[in-house]
Formats: sequence, structure tokens, C-alpha cells
Amino acid sequence: MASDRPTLDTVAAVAGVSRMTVSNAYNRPDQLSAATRERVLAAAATLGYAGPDPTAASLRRQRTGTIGVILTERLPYAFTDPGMVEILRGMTTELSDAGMSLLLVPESGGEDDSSNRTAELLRHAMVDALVLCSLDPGDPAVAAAQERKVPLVTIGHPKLPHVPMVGIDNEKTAAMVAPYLYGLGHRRFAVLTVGAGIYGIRNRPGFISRPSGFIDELTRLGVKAEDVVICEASEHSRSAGKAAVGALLATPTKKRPTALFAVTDILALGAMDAAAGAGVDVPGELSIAGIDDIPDAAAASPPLTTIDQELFEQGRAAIRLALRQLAGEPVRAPRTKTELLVRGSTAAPPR
Amino acid sequence: MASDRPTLDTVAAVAGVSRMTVSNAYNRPDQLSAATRERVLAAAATLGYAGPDPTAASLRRQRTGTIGVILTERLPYAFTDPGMVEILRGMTTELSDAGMSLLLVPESGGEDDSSNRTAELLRHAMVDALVLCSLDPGDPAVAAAQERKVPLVTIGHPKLPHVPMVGIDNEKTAAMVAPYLYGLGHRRFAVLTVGAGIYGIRNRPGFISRPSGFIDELTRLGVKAEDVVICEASEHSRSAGKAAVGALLATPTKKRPTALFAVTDILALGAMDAAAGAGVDVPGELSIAGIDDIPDAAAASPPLTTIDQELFEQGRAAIRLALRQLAGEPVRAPRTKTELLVRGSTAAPPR
DNA sequence: CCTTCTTTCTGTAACGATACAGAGCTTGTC
DNA sequence: GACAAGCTCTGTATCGTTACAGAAAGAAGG
Repeated sequence: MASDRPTLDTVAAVAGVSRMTVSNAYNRPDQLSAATRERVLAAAATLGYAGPDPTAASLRRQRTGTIGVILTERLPYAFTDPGMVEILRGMTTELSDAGMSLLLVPESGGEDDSSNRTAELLRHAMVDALVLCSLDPGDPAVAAAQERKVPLVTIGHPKLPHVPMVGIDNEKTAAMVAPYLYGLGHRRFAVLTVGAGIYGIRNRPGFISRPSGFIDELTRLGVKAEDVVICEASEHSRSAGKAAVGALLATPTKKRPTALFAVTDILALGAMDAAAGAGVDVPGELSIAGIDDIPDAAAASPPLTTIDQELFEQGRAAIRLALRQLAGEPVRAPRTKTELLVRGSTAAPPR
Repeated sequence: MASDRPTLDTVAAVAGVSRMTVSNAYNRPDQLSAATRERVLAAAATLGYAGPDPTAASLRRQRTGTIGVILTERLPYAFTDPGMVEILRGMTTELSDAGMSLLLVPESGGEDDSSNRTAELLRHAMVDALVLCSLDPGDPAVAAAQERKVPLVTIGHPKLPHVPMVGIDNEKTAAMVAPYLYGLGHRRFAVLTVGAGIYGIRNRPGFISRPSGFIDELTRLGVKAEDVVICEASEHSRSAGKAAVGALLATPTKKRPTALFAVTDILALGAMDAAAGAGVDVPGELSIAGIDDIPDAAAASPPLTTIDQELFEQGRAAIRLALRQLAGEPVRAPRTKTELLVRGSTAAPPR
């Protein structure tokens, strides 16, 4: 039955007009008479013409109408992270306004092989610009993205030359929590982060720099290193966060830290789950604070004290920067505000 | 400085080889000697060649390596819906394995104008196949998608001729909740759904068919229509769900329904928020059940009784069906399992 | 030494559209 | 009636690749 797909020429021949007229019928209705246009569209309908081929049109137009995004973790993992989802939401908001689409490039495979696969996918991605989201500077995807020679924007990390970056200073932001908890009277602390080099999941820079920023600040306040316990989750998830503080909660009350700083809200919520399970009162016996202010943070009970880093706005800003580069306008990276939101999960230590 | 972008020809000339050899250097390393390949790549590096243009390559190859997704709601809204996110997660899982990318087509603009805009974007989307997610049959995006003449898959709705559909039977699924609650002893019910024709947000078919499936089943069990109160949220969000049951909770205890069925977990959680705020004990004074089994459902307190409809698997299945069509293999829509998960938010009515 | 493979590389012919510049033909104006 | 100004419509020249078929040259085999 159906032989080859009809093209503009096929339609043009049937409608008895030139190929350009058919093209105009789709793209510039004002360039031809209504009568001709209808005749062309009728011919197209008869032939089952699907409309101008988007790929061919993009090639000719030299633009794709798409912005690509590379996320830290493998794509399916990214969707389990409310913080990432919030960034994506911000990006799509801005893209909606611009009438552009979003291309999510997955990380296929795992282990070391992923380097080649990702680079390969990136090479074939039809995009006008790329946004790199919290990638490790050494990630092969970063190099592959740079080779593409399209406008680039990074979120969180890494800072590349000539590439605008959106995000917060992880060390400084984490450091904000220290004086607050110290001021409440806490002297024994725990830090919950994701362990380095976890199989199958790449580490976000924040998993290293946030703990150190927090601890450095504590040190400055006079807290001794031995009074800071570090808990490492096996991955960035609520359940892993819960599991990671199990041992901590099992230590005798006298010795146990009275405040826990989790480097993300996900982990903080996991810690709250663990506390609830172990019968440890939050904030009565243990204060918990996080970073991100994901939607679940405020809805938790007690509501989680955290630092809002405007993830939604970061997503918007990233796309805006990409669009500005495409338009040839000058770009300068915006400052992202961070604000400590004191809620119910933190209080003075017991006694 | 930088004049025109170098192309394959430019590189070929500099490396002293034919254009095809340069192409092969990138795509088929086994088709040329290692020495030549290095020479070519060196020339490319010198020229600042970004690699073969993905759009041109796609045109020639007649495939994009991308599957497009159209979601019910405007894209930014979709990311606030954990159910949608779960479906997306499933889709990306399957796409990762296939080494393909995901294109999210936004709904730009709002109001009626959106019809044209969406169709327009769909027309330019460079994809090998499209997945339509819970769209209303009358949505202009549905027609636009069909005109594209690429393999199609729908999730949830609508059922289109020759298009495989993934999803559950909304009426039957909702009907499963009725005998369970009735069996617990409940006789006065409330249904929480999203009101029809809300501005700026299109309605998913489930918002209509689920309430009717539930109510029909109740009727069959002998419950009178006057003993079923319908609450309509202004949009599909937790807070709107909370607001929508405010009046309900304010009614005198004697008259108040003892069981509430929310057509989605989001709404159910909103109802739980409202109950908590109004001091109504769940499940002591009010049983609440939802549909979806989103991650937050199990984590809620009390954990939410709901129906698992395997959203993650639905996402995977949709992509699998699309890929199978692309491969020219026969497709048949899979059955999605639904299972009532009885948790802590439902119990026998008071007294 | 001739034949038959391999290996390595090259030309030609699409892939399916759009930008741009202009060609006819009306219409309007004085 | 001549000339400018619109409106429609048409050719030509790319956009930057890859598929395919084969050519040239050296290796292997008898």
C-alpha cells in the first residue's frame, strides 16, 4: 500500500504548485492566497502528508528549538530527587514561555563504560544549547558537552571558563547552619552526607563541600573535631539517609550528638524517619536541619528546618542564561539567594 | 576571528582525505586505519570542529534517537505531580537502556491559544515516536500528534484507533475502593476530585470517570446518592485538595461522611492535611483512601490506603511499546495490575 | 605469476526542507 | 496610459551529513 512517504515535492506536484508554495502553506500562511493554501492542504491530506519534516527544517533553519539537559545522576535516579525535579520544573517554566522543548539525555549503561555512551549520546543530541546539572568536573560528559561548541550553562557545578554558572556556594551555605545550631546551645554534632565513590551514582560536588563547609565553621566556633560525627549514606535517597543514621541513634544518649546537619533535605527526612523509628524525639532529643527546601520539607512533621536555595529559580535562570547566549546577548551569572528557614525540627538541646 | 563553522569538508581538506573518511573517523572507527583516524581527529581539533552535525546526521539517517512526550498539564505543573514524575521515571529507565533521549514538549501560552501553540511545537518536534500522557480525547495536541504519522502510544487516555494504550480502567479501579470501605462499615461517603473545566489546567479523564466508578459501585451496594458528598478541588495539588475538604470537615460530626475517597493520592494527602488541621482523627473519625501509591503515600502519617497502579511500570511499558513499533514488531497493550494497599488511613467508622 | 581477499579510502547521490531574490500579474494613482 | 506598489507564486542554491557501491593497493593462496 503506502509506498514512500510523501514529501513537499509530492504534495507540490499534486496541488499543481511549486514546492515553496507548499512550504509557505505550512510556515507562512500570509505569503499565499487562502484559496491556494486550502488546495495545498487538501492535497496534503489526500496524500497523507505528515507536514514538513522537522529534522530537515531544522537543518535548513540552523536551529532546533530545543535545549538539552544533562543531569548528575542517571536519569531515572534524577526523578527520585525532589530537588532535581524542582530544578526541572523551573527550566520547563522558562522554556514554555520561549516555546522551546527540553531534551533529557539519559546516562545509559553504568560503570566506566558510561563515559563513552554518554559522550556518544551527547554527540547526537539535537540541541541549540546545553545545561549541565551538578556534574563532577571530571565527568566525561562535561568534556563532551564542551566539544559540542554550543552555548553552555552549568547549575551547581562545575565552574567552566566562559560558561555562566547558576548556583550557590556550597561551603558558605552549609556554614550558615553551624552558628545557628551552635547558638541554640548544641555542642555535639553529626553530619549526614552521601559517601564518596558510590557505585553507579556519581557524586555531586555538594556531598563533599557541604560537610566541610559546615565542619570548618564549627571548628571556627570552637567545636572539636571529635565532637562531630560523620554519617555516610550509601546513596542519595530517603531510605539510605534513614539507614545511615541507625548506628548514630543507637549510641547512648549522653554521648549522642544533639544536632544533625544533613547536606540535603532528602537525607534529613530520612534521618527524621530513623528518629521516629527509634523513638528519638525531634527536636527534643535531636535537632535536624537540611538544605534545599524541597516541598516535602515543610510538610514533614515536625516541619524541617532547612536552607532555601531557590531551586526552582535556579532552573529558570539556567534556561534564561542559555537563551540569552543564543540571542547573542551578554550574560552574567545571577546570584542565588540562600535563606535559613527555621522550622520545627530544630530547638535547643535537651536539659 | 572565527568565520564559519567548519564542516566535514573543511576537516577533510585539512586532513587531506575525503569527506567520507572524516565521517567514518567519527562513526566507524573500524573502517579506517588508526593512523588516518588520528590525523583526521587532529585536524578537527585544530579547526575547532564540533563533530558531525546531529541534525544533518539525523536527516540522513532518518532517525532522531528521541522519543517525545506530551503531558496532560502544562509541563511545569506536571513536575509538581509525583504520579507524573513516577511515569517519567519509568520512561527514562527504559530509554536509558535503549540509548535514546526524551523530548519534553511544553505547552506554551495558556487559554485557547494554547491549542495552536502546542500543535505548532509538536509539528517541529524531532522525534521518532510520541507518547501521549493522559490527554483529553478532544485535546488539539492529540490531533496534531496523529498528523505526525509517527508511532504513537497513549498512557491513561485516550483510546485511539490503532494506538496501543497503557493504563488502567479508571471506573473499575475506583470501584474497587467502594466495597472495601463499605465492608468496613461506612455508610456516609465523600469523594474528592478536581472540578471540571478549571482554568489553565486541562482535566485528566480520571477526574470524571473515577468518581463515577466509585459512586456507581456504592449505589450497587445500596448507598443512597444523598449519602455521597462530592468535593471539587480547584486544581490537582495537595493544597487544593486540602482547601476543598474544608467545608466538609466543618459539618457536624453526626452528618459528616466517615470515609473519603480521593481520586488521587495528592488529593488524599491534601485531605489528610486538612483533617490534621481541623483536629479530625484519621482514621478514627474519618477514613481516607486514594489512588496511585505515590512515594509520599506510604510515608504519610498515618500511611495512606491506596491503589497501586504501577505508574513506574506504565512509563516503562509505554516506551517499550513505542520502541517495538519503531522496530516494526507487533505490539499488544499490556495489562496494568491494580492492587488495593490497605494501610493506616482507613478503619471502621466511629462507634 | 595470477587470482582472490582484505583493508582502506573515495565519489556520487540522496535525506527533505527553507532563504532569498525575483517574476508575473493586478491594482491604484495621477 | 505609464509607473509604482502589492500580492502571489516560483527557481535556485544550499543546510551538513551518511548510505552505498566501488576503486586502489597490498596480503594471501595456489
